[in-house]
Amino acid sequence: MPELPEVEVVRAGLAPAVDGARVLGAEVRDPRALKRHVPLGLDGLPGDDGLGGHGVTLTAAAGASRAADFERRVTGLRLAAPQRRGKFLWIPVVPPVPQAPPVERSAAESTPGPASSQALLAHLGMSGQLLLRALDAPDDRHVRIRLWIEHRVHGELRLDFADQRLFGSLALDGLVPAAGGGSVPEQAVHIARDPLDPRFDDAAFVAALRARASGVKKLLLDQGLVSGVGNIYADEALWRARVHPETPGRALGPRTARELLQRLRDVFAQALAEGGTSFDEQYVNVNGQAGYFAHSLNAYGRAGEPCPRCGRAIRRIVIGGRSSHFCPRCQRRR
DNA sequence: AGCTACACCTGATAGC
DNA sequence: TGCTATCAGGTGTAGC
Repeated sequence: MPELPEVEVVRAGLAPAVDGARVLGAEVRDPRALKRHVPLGLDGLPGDDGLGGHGVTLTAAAGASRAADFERRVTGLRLAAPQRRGKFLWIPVVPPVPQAPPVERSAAESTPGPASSQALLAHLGMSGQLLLRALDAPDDRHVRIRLWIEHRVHGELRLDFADQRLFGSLALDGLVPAAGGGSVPEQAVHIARDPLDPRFDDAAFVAALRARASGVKKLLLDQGLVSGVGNIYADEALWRARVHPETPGRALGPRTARELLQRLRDVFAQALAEGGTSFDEQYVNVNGQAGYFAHSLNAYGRAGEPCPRCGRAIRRIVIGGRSSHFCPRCQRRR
């Protein structure tokens, strides 16, 4: 589901309730939703709880200890303002300081404070949701992890991580300095900045695109080149820029490459303004509400329907095992 | 470095 | 009424 606009809607929705809140407790109902969580271990090596990580099934015992580690370490943490890079979302955390001489935090209530070295990391995968709910609200479907938080203004709330397919996860992760400034979770260091990041380097991206032989759709999906782009918005940006998805990066002129980046920003901005793309209940904001951008899709999921620009039937092909939708007239191969 | 194939999952839908 | 196959917004790894 969630690509940059959806994750950004979630981040923005979380911010008021989470910034400055304290975690009162945690319940891990399904440890598979902690796939990215690395328990504190003997040497800090991933998987030193025996099993887990990507593509590896968690045993019951390993799952239970991972869940216990997460519940213990997250409880009591102070949460700061949620951040995002591409599809990765994280909330910097500050450990409870027992009898810390209360540093004047009048205007600084929203900042991580001295130096947050850890974050509560979330990736929504294909079907993850972060939901803010009243304490007595009924359970949503597929709730895998529940946090109880308390905020000075908003009082006590539940922060539920729901995920049908379990490709997403929560984790506690270390924050490290990011190239170019700021900090990112360790698990997101290899993720490029996204096109809405003020520090995104347009010229470097255009050069990188034009240096590759791969088809441009694959390049757009490469989170190490540009982040936040998934299958929907790749197809939509290519349609808007009139570029065939299999055009080699090398075959793009500088003008076309820049145009493509601009169309990507356009589609992200519009989708964000419309609350993201929801096909079913898979993607919803923190209040469980769907977005409207599905009505504005021109190519994605419209195989056989007329191109809104020229009327020719939209085609569907498979690229890298995933559906690609494009207009065979507007988007000519070169 | 780049590619494919596959792993991790649940659930909706289509076809027999 | 099953059963099976296919599909779905993502990412990380192994193996060539």
